[in-house]
Amino acid sequence: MLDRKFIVENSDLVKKNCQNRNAPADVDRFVALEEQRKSLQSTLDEANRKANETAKSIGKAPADQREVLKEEGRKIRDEAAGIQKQLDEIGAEADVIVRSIPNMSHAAAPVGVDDKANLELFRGKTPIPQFDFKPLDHVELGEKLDLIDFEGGGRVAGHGFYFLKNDAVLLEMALQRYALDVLLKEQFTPTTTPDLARNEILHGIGFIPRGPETQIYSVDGTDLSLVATAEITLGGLYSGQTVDADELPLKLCGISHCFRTEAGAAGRASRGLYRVHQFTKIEMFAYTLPGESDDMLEYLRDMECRIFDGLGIPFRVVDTATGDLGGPAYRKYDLEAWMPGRNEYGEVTSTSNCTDYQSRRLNIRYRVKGEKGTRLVHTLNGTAIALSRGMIAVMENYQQADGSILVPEVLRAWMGKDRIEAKK
RNA sequence: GGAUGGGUGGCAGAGUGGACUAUUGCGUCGGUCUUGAAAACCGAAGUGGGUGAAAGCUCACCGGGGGUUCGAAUCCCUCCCCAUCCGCCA
Repeated sequence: MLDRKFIVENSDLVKKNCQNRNAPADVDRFVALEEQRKSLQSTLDEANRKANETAKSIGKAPADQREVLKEEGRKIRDEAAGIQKQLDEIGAEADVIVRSIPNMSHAAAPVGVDDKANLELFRGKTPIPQFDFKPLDHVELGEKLDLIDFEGGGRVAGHGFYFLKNDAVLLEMALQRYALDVLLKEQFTPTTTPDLARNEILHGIGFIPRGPETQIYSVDGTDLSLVATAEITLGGLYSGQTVDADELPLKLCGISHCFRTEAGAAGRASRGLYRVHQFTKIEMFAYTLPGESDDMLEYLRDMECRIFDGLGIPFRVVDTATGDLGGPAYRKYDLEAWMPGRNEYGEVTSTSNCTDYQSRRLNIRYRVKGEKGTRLVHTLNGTAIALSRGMIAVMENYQQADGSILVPEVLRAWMGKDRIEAKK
């Protein structure tokens, strides 16, 4: 969430930003509530001061005056409780609004209400492949080569689930191992993370568990939800913590399963592995000083390019328009890989600078040696590789006329073979 | 899942209803001394909010939330976490 004081002092900027981001939020109402809240808080502070004073005087007072003072104390506390109740009500209403206000946007982010305004920045090193046969999509390839069982997935868990089989299992692991290797060389701290997290953490990252439109599976009878990305767990990892400034930046990567209900996604391009309820992903996550997050975003984007250039997969880099940013992001780049089966680009990674939007609610701070007080860190996240979509890109771009799939050079050592053979 | 003991400032660790304005030690910062440092000694220093030009004043915070009380680190309820033991399991 944004800083309350910032919203009050810059309400015009915030309103303009909400407009650019296609995010309806009653900023004026928030400002009015915030002013009421401040004034009530002062009144409450004063009442508490009097109550404290009275309470302290009782210990020292002669016995015959105590009852009078106690009565006085009770009266003040009653008053304070009334004010507190009003304050809670105003606070709750203001809270709903402040949560609906998105992060501010980078000055260079393209302005537009939806993804049509997204801006292509540049393309990767690998050209789009020209086939002298009609390329198949990954669903057909998966069936022909006995690599993916959607039917079995449906039988066990329903539509949107799948079994990977045979060389697809090796390919998935090779992709993981390859991407992890790239990150290790860059001194990312590797982790495997919980696949569930407390709802409080989900909220802090900007996800809303439960509710009609939720993307999140929550576990009945607990305050836990299945994570939609390791961004949730890696961001939660430092919740409530204060780190020394000289430990920053922290670069982590986390391997987790990702679970998404994909509510409201029916009918959209979602064939095969493209939009599924469960997949595995390696996520990068960084905590930085505020002055360093812009550079870190470029760095994370560069890591994504390196990973996909290394795989020899054609892609383009897109600067996300304000209206398509999502609440926490200040700026976001997506990599879209060429998918011959769709004959178009499809999103494979996404990296965002969330500035202090997440750290404010998660209360993640840093301390500068010798300076008083603490400040909020900036958080960033980026996909190293989402295995489901990564596999689509590899399978479709590397398919051969004879029906086999060539294994990208960088994966051969991890896979132990250079080709996924066509079935006889 | 059960039992027991715990959670207090950067760290360690005292504090069982009013002098807590949270003892003490370590570490940190400033000073004295010193060519410089160490040691010793003196002093300062928590986090977040409100107000103020500032000094300051003030509110909240002792794992989270709630309660009892004029008054809670302390008592009660609840949740979370940690340790140890038991059970179960991979």
